[in-house]
Amino acid sequence: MQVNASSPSFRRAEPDARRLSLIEACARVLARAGATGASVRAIAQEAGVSPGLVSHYFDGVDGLVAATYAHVDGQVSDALDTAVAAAGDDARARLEAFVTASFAAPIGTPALLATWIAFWSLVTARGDIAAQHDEQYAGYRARLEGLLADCGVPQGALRLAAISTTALVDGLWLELCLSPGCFTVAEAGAMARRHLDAITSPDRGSG
Amino acid sequence: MQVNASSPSFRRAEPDARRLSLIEACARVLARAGATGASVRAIAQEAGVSPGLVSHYFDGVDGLVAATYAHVDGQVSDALDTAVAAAGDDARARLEAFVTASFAAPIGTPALLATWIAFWSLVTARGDIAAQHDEQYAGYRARLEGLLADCGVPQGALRLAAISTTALVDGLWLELCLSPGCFTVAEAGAMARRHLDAITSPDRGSG
DNA sequence: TTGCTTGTTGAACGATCGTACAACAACTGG
DNA sequence: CCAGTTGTTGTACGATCGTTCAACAAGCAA
Repeated sequence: MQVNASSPSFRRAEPDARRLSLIEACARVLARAGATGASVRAIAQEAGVSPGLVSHYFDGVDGLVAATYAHVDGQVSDALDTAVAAAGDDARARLEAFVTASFAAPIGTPALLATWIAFWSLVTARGDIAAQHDEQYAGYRARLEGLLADCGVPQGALRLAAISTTALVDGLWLELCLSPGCFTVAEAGAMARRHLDAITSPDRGSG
Repeated sequence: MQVNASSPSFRRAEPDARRLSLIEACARVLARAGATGASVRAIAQEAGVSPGLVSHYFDGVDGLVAATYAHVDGQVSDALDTAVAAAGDDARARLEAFVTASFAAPIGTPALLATWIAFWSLVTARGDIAAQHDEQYAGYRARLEGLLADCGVPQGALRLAAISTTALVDGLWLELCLSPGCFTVAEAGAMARRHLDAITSPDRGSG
């Protein structure tokens, strides 16, 4: 019964668990306070640990931010995969699921957008973050190209079709989160589907 | 001839001129170093003045950033106005000019995007910046609605047509600046025009 | 219980942040 | 040429930044 006499002031965690805890705390701080407010002390306090742990587990605060970028991107990818898998086997349904998943939680939330904007704000200043963006963006487009091909978009039009769809979805996602009252999630989905109609219509395959 | 004996260590400027100089320096620093690197000292050095001037002319560094936001938005508006005016009287030409102007200088440049991203990163944390964004975004959409109406888009479809066009243009602009090698300005224009075709075609006016 | 391993703490460091303000000097009117 | 005005400087201040590291203690093995 001496366990309760003096409760432990902190608990040990496995390195991977603690790393994940710090990454999630970093994402929350980025969402709440932006890149400017993502200090080591703020992140550590959010995670309920001491500031020293950040440098202990990551290569400084920059390394933690980069790791958070990769982790959040992985969450987005997983959410997209789940949405596509839940859409069944119909090619058009899978395409629509992939596109409209960006407007629903956990992707289409102000918190995730704020996190993402914080990453974008680092692209200019940091080459490694820029490379990370290029890689993730290319992967997103490649997956979209596959879904578009399954819907009959010809090979020659595939690249621009994926780029324009990505641009429209990103733009809708952006404004939906920045100005939530301007239009609804349903309207965003309708606009995206209308664009897919135009893209996949066989009579207008080019451009 | 004593003027050259001791050259003045600094020059006085009219308040408005100095204010503009600081705003432009702030925009350059935001573009180069992001929101994280936009410190008073960095901005003052960029403007070639002493750090104390920032607090002297603006309500702290936050006030300078807000003023820079308004100024850069004004530049974008002017560039759009110029493009539309240069397009002549044809409604479709004016609409295309408005839309594709976002892909050319001075709008479609990594520097301006970096500045804009720095503003977005402040939307979350600061209510006045968020209000500024809403106002500017609404103004942009209102102007686009007018151009779309001139092209025969029916009243009922006007709102979503403007929103989707804005989203597509913003998304193209975003990725064009973040990953310049991915697609060209000409391709961005082609995709935008294709979207305008779909939006303005009378047989598919709704959605 | 005892000793060891090691995850964790928290103070300390120098650097940099935003801001304030007294001193200075560039320009103007006389 | 000489005040007077005031735009500008640059230092000083306290707060906060990222990072380091010796000391501490939680958990485990014996």
